[in-house]
Amino acid sequence: MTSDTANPIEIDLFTALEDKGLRKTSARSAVLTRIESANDAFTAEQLCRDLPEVGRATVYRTIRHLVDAGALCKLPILDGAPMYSIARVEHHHHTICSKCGAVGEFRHSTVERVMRSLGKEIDGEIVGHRMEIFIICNQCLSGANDGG
Amino acid sequence: MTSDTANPIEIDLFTALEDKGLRKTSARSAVLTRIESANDAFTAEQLCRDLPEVGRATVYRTIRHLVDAGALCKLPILDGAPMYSIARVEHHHHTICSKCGAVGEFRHSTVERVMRSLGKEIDGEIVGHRMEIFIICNQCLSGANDGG
DNA sequence: CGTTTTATTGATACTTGATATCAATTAGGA
DNA sequence: TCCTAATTGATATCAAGTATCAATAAAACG
Ligand SMILES: [Zn+2]
Ligand SMILES: [Zn+2]
Ligand SMILES: [Zn+2]
Ligand SMILES: [Zn+2]
Repeated sequence: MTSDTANPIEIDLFTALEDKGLRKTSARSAVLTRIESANDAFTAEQLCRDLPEVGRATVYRTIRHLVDAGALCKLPILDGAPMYSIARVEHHHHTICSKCGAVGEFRHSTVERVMRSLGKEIDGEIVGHRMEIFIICNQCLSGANDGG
Repeated sequence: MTSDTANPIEIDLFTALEDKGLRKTSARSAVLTRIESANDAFTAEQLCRDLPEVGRATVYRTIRHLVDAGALCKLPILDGAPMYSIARVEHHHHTICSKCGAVGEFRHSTVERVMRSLGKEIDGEIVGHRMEIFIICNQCLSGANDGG
């Protein structure tokens, strides 16, 4: 979450669709603008609620395109709809606040090294991994988020 | 179903329900027997299909009880119903074959140590984590599993 | 610019996974 | 055995997400 290093490789959502050869339409623009304006994780239904002028099908389709293009991460939530967050760095993992649901990204070279070293211990060929860290975020720890 | 090595701390499914003060009924027994007989991960719908004599609601309720008791792991699958597997060891992670869906368990002290050490790098208080390793299992690598 | 072509949209219906309801049944103790 | 509370399961309902397809809008063409 520090940014002393150069800008993260934030993939522009519009560019992501363009690169897939998809047309720029007003419905899609509305969805992308909504996603970029609030830079927090969201569910598909949240977008639908926030964008009543855009059809449900289009919201779902646009999300699928973005996930497909690697511009959005889809992260599975036990007991509930998956959440989506803008993919700011190439490979990374997520922190999820168990209280407010806030999603963050992190990268850690040691984690990746350990994952790679696991090859010897595991039957079969490793092709990928996924990891989520559950936290109580600083906001929630400081009691800022009381009203539910 | 081999058990030449010592039994892991397998939590008996019946005991798990008993400890929750739940009655032993024929419907529940059918579900538990089905889960234990095939020691592979499964979905709720698979159980329903395999146990037409047990009501759908009961299947789902029984699974929920077992997850609640810690006897089953619920693991979220992107694009699909969650899978369940018997929890044989206290804290562990899963390997999932990307080809056939086979689920395995593993534990690795280094992984846990790294996860613990992550505290300094992450905003907020860590309360847990989840991790899945995606593999191509040996079965699938050896081409044994061709027919789909 | 107007025309043509093709992708996109979105209301609707549907699918799937899962839960709520509640009368009938059953387990287990007195 | 009888009593009572827990359990069951058919059914309805909910929720997330997809398929359909006529109407619409974007880009390409001239
Ligand atoms: Zn929080
Ligand atoms: Zn990683
Ligand atoms: Zn496999
Ligand atoms: Zn762990």
